[in-house]
Amino acid sequence: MYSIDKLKEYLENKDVKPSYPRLKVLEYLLRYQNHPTADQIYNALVNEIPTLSKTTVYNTLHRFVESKVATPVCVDGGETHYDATVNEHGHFKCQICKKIFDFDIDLEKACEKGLTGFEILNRSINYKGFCPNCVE
Amino acid sequence: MYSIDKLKEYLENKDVKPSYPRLKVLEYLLRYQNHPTADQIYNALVNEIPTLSKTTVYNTLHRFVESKVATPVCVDGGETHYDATVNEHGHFKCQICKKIFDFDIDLEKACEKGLTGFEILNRSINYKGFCPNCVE
DNA sequence: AGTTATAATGTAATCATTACAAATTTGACA
DNA sequence: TGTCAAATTTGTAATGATTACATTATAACT
Repeated sequence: MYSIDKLKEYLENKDVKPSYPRLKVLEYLLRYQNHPTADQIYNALVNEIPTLSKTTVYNTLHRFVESKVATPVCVDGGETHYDATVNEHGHFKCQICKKIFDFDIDLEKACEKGLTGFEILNRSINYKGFCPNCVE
Repeated sequence: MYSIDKLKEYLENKDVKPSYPRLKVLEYLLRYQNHPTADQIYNALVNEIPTLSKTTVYNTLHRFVESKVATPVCVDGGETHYDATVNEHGHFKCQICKKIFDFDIDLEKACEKGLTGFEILNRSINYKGFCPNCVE
């Protein structure tokens, strides 16, 4: 699906050196699109990379965020989830199953007011409630 | 500005028993509209209520959220801020001064797609960047 | 006043994240 | 290929916000 070479190129274009852990974290994010936490990524990769350290996962994710390879998703307090999808979209977190769902939203039409003079770097739209599987 | 009686009535309408700490927390939230953290609220009130415990502040805030007296604001990970304003609005957090600013936004116009079958309980819109005072 | 439910308190535990110093790897260059 | 410097990774210990929980206090109701 995502060749190592493509991933390498992608990281290099974003000025991130494509080390093995970084490639693996990126591959994981892109393949599962699962909004994983640092802990989930660590657990998913540690079998394949036995020397992997959780600090490396955190370092990598911070690096990714800084270089806009990934976006942090903070719906509740608690753990931060990460997302490597590029297009802007909203996140819906189900209160029951805790899964995060993506949805499309067009903020251009939402006509925000009161931000003249502000420099916006990042927008996040987080909804909470019950997903179709969990509504009762 | 906010009489104790009004606050009492307000809490009772939301099915929250108006104990003294709860009234004081609500008063603080409404008066300063400062998006304080639990810790900030605790520090602001502990002089006036020397027996106040931080756990009580957390309990109170949880109770408020549950009863829709307050809304949690989680922009980054880290600490949760709280807001007792009723109308829906966005939050902008300045990366430099860390202040949170409110802004108006009309999500009805944003035509979200992909949420049919979902029951939405809560929406939050968080922007990050530089506020006018901190842009350089 | 006595009893029961609800709320407040304080301490100890938890959990995600960060700090930091040491070890390892990488890449450039001779 | 060997060497060196820079960048990355690692492991452990610390931090900081939040929660768990048992105890005490307060309020409500008979």
